[in-house]
Amino acid sequence: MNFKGSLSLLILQILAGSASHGYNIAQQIKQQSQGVLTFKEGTLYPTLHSLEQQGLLTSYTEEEQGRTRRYYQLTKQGQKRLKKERQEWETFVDAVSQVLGEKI
Amino acid sequence: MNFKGSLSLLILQILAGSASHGYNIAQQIKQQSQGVLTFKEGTLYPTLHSLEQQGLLTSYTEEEQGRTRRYYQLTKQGQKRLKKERQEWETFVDAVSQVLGEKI
DNA sequence: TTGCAATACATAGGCTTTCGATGTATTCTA
DNA sequence: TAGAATACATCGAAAGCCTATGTATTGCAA
Repeated sequence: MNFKGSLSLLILQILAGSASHGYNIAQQIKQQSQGVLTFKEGTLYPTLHSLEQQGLLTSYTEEEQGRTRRYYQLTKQGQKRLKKERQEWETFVDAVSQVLGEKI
Repeated sequence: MNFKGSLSLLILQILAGSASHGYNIAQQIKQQSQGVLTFKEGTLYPTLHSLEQQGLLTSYTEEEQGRTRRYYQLTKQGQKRLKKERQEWETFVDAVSQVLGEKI
């Protein structure tokens, strides 16, 4: 299955912890969700670019162990957006739960 | 926002209660979710056709108050699929919750 | 009595999100 | 020394949903 629209929320949440680079963000999402949420590179990198273009993230590159990493961090706007998306997520889950008959 | 991929689950769940027609299914989803989940006709009807083609629903028409209504009902396969999609939904919600830090 | 909202279905075109495939390049490990 | 892991990127396609539009009937209010 896979319910679409959660990736930006997840990225913002991960980066609320600390700045991180693409590959590591993907790993954190996978690990913290016990392997349930696994986004592909073809999804992740374009989404990061999009979030940066929207002003929700800023980025800088760093050379580490011979590898170039692009680190992303939340902006003020990104923090606001995270709060908003978390609320929308809760609203959505509650709404589906009610239809499914899992009264809250 | 709107997290995509829930409509088939919602339709199957509504029809698990009793057979219903498209317009009424949409109303039930809207009412039971307190107005949060509002799917448009351009989404609903093609999805119903698709679910029927997959063998998850069967349909028949009825004339009522001068209006032609197409009623849909769950098949055995549809019941199975509902059970499966409910489980997938729970798995997905738990996974996102863990990333969001709402330990279960 | 006429026009608009609600009911009831349908389809075409477009947008967003995601995936699959592919490409490049380096480091680590068996 | 080959393959897995790390690290980024882009292109084309599929999936899910929306907007707009079309047809037609019923019910209600101006």
